[in-house]
Amino acid sequence: MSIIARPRPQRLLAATIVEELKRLIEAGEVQPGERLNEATLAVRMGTSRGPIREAIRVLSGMGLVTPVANRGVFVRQVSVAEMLEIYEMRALIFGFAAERATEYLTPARRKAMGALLAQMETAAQAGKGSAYYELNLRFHATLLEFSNNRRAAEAYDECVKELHLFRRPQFNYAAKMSRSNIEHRAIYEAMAAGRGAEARRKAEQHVLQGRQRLLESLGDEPG
Amino acid sequence: MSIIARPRPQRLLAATIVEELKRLIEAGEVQPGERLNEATLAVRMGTSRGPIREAIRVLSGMGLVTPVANRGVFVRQVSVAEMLEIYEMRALIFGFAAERATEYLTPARRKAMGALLAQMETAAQAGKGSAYYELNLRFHATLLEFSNNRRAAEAYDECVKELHLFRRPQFNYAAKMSRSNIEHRAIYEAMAAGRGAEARRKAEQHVLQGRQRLLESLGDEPG
DNA sequence: GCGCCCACAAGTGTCAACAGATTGACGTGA
DNA sequence: TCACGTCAATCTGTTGACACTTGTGGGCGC
Repeated sequence: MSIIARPRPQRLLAATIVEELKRLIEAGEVQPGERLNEATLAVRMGTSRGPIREAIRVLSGMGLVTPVANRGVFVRQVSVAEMLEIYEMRALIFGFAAERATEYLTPARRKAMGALLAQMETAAQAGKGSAYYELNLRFHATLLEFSNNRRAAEAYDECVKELHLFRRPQFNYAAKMSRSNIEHRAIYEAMAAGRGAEARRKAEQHVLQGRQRLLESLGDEPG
Repeated sequence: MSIIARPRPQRLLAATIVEELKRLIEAGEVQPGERLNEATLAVRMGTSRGPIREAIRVLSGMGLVTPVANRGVFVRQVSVAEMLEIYEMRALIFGFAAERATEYLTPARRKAMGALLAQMETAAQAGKGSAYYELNLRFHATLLEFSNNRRAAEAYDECVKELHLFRRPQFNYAAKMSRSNIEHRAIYEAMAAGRGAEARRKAEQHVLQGRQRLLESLGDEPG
C-alpha cells in the first residue's frame, strides 16, 4: 500500500479483497465454520467496511460463505455427505472431459500432457509432496482445458474449491502419489490411443479412487 | 419518539433484493447486456444504494452479472458458443441424474413422475404452452431430486438459469411440446423398467435434442 | 447454589455524503 | 464536414456515522 494518493485503481477494491479472502480460505488460514469479522478485515485490508461487505457478498454468491442475519457470515462447512456428492460430480465432469479431450487431442497437446506426467513421476519418486500436488492440479486443469469446454472447466474448479471447505486431515501424499500417478498414466495412454470411452471410465475411476483414499485416511485418523 | 418503529427484518435487505433481481433477469425484464443502475434500483426498491450494491455483488459471485470498474455491472450475455457448452453440461448432468434416479426409484417416486407425465401430455394436447413449460421444469427438477445428489441438482439449476441469459427468440412451444414429451416418456419408461444406462442415454439425448430444437429456431428467425 | 433480569459491549445493517471516473454534448478551428 | 479539446452531467467507488440486534456478565431474588 503506497502512502501517496494513488489514482483510483482500475480494479474494484472489492475484487482485490475477494481474491485475498479466497486465498485465506483455500490456504486454510480461516477455517470452515469460522466467522468473518468485518471490522477486523477492514483494518487488515486497509479499507472501510463497505468493500469488505461487498467482497463477502461475492463469496456468498459463490457459496463459499453463508450469511446469517445480524450475526455475520461464516465460512461454509462441507459435511462428509456433501463431500461425497461433490466427488461424484467431479468424477462425472472429469470423465466427460477426458473423453472430449481425446477427441481434440493434437500432437502438441499429447506432448504437453506427457511432459507433465514425466515431471509428476519424478516428483513422486523423489517424494516431493507439494511439488506433486501442484503438478497434479495442473494435470487435471490441463485435461479440462483440452476438453474445449470452458463451462466444464469452471464447474470442475468449483468442485475442487468446495472440497477445500471440507475439514480433512493432512493427506499422506507420499504414500499415495505413485498409485495416483499410475492412474494418470492409464488415462493418458487411453487418450493417446484415441480410446475415448476408456479414457472416460479411467478418469471417473481416478477421481472416485481419490475419494476412496480420502475416506480411508478419514478412517485412519478419527477426530 | 418513533413514529412506526418496524423491527429489523430477520432477512437481510440485500437477500430480498437478490431474489427480486434474479426474478427480473429470469423474466427478461432486464435484458442480457443491459446495465444495472444502482440509484434507479435503490429508488425502486425503496432503500439506499448500499444493499443494492451488495445484492449486485451476490449476483456477480453467481456469475449472472459482470462488473466493469467505474462503469457498473451488466447483465451477462451468453454467446451461442457458451450456450452450446452449457447444454452439454446440462445433458451430462441430466443423464447422470437419470441413471441415479433409476437406482433410487421407489414406487411412490415412480407414481409421482407418472402423474407429472400425464399432466404434461394433457397440457401438450391442449396446446397450453406456459402450463407445459412449468410442468416441464418440474419434471426435470423432480428427476434431479430423485437422483439423491443435491449438488447435481444445484449445478443443473445453474445451467438452466444461465440459459436464460441467452437472447433467444420466442420458442414455438406448441409445435415442440409433443415431441419433447415423447422423449420424457421414453426416459420414464426406461427408469421404471430399471434400465439405468438406457435412461441415461435417453436423458442426455433429450437435452441435446432440446439444444437442436433451439438451434433450429435460431436458424428460422435470424436477427 | 440456581435462575432470571437488565445494562453494557461488540458487531452487523443501513444510510447519506463526498471523491473520482466516464460519457456525451457543445463549441472551435482547420 | 470532420476532428478535437473542454466541460458539465451522471454514475460509480468509498467512507464515516448512526441504528438496531445479539451475546454476555453482573446483580438480585429465591
